[in-house]
Amino acid sequence: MNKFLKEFKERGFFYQCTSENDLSELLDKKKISAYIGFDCTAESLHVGSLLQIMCLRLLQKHGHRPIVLLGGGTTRIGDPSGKDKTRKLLSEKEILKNAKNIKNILEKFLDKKNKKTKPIFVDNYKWLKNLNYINFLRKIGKHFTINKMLSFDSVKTRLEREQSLSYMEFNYMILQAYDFLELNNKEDCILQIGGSDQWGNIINGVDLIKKYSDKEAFGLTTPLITLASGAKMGKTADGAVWLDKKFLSPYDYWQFWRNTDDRDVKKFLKFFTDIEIEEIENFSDQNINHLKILLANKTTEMLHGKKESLKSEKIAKETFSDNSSGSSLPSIELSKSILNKNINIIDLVVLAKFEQSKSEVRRLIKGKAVKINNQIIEDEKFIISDKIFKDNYVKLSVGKKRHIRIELN
RNA sequence: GGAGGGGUUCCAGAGCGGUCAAAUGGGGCGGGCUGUAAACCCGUUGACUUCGGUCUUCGAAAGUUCGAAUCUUUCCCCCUCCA
Repeated sequence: MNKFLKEFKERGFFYQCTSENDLSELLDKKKISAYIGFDCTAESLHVGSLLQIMCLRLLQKHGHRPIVLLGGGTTRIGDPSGKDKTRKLLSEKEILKNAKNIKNILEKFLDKKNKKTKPIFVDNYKWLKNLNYINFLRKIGKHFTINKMLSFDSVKTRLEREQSLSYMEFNYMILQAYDFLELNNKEDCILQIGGSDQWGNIINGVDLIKKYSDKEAFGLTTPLITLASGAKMGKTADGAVWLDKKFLSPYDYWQFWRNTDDRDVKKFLKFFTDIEIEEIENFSDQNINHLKILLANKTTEMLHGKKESLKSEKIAKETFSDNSSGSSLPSIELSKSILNKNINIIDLVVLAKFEQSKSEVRRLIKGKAVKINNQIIEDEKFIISDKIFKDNYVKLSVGKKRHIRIELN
């Protein structure tokens, strides 16, 4: 088997493929261009897209050229796959902004130095916006039969549940197929990769290329990642695990990986780091916490850089060792005059932005969760005075995981 | 077009005139155990509070009533079945 495909499988990326043997042979013979489309519905990508991103990296590793397709055009329509309702339409402005943000994130993951594998970024709005309806129907539309379109899951489930599917959304798969055709013509792209929910859309493209150009193209899909706990990957109570530091700080990103379920650690190392598979398989389970730190370091480094990754590791060390003074902890500054205002512990926790509600802080105090310089504060009327400050700073903790340095100036 | 069912606190879902800031489960948060994991146990989960209470909430608005999430009217939105 081809090396790229072999690693693709060994890392667990593989779900389905069209004409796998042919693809394998082709990949052995030449370096190819492959594309993955990213929808521009959200402001940023989240870890749910990370597996796809890793596919792009793997392509580069094996000397192939990745094409990133930003769905600026198709996002205007909305992919019905996996959704039971029509999404609300986004404005032009939002889509443009989203596409730009998404591009910025993807660029962090891809190598731009090697000329042969330098990624190209394209936005399908470029060609979709100028389509002429009549021409499009004659050239492209004739290759699609309604009979077949109705058989696709994305359409079928909507119809079965008697949920409306607009004509606009119904066209989505044709446009995505057309994207593939366009990239096949312009960039000699012969492979589309996507999540398993994209299978239908992908084979439509493969078929279209066959019918329209009489050329062979391929599709490859990745599985849906499920966590050992059964939950969906990347969802927390606060929302998605974003890849943009504006929405999720590097430290929180690091923590997300650090808190991986024991049972998922090796799987994630294979998915989300570049560490060689043999090495991962030889890791001892005895050091599960070291592996988690390794996972957190590698993933954070890949996205936010070495500096942020080291910093996050350091913050984590200080956060979880009680006696530390916490010189790398996040800090806020307070003006000295505040001491004259009889600020109490409740106000301080609110000032530190740990909580917004004073009632909540009261509850935390009752639950022995609030500490000043590692000392539990049980009196909610505890007044903040200069006595607690040593060298003008104090460490405030809420629970075991949230600590902050408060500095006077 | 006809006939029904429903919109409740983060989610699911009970309540159907006062004892309702609203059962129960999930999630979250805190505590315990521990390894920043899993599992488990306990507490907590509208806001403010001088800890006595006070204020705001049950799709929206108006009304009945001493008193409404619960009754009435109008409006908005969902769903199911039949055609």
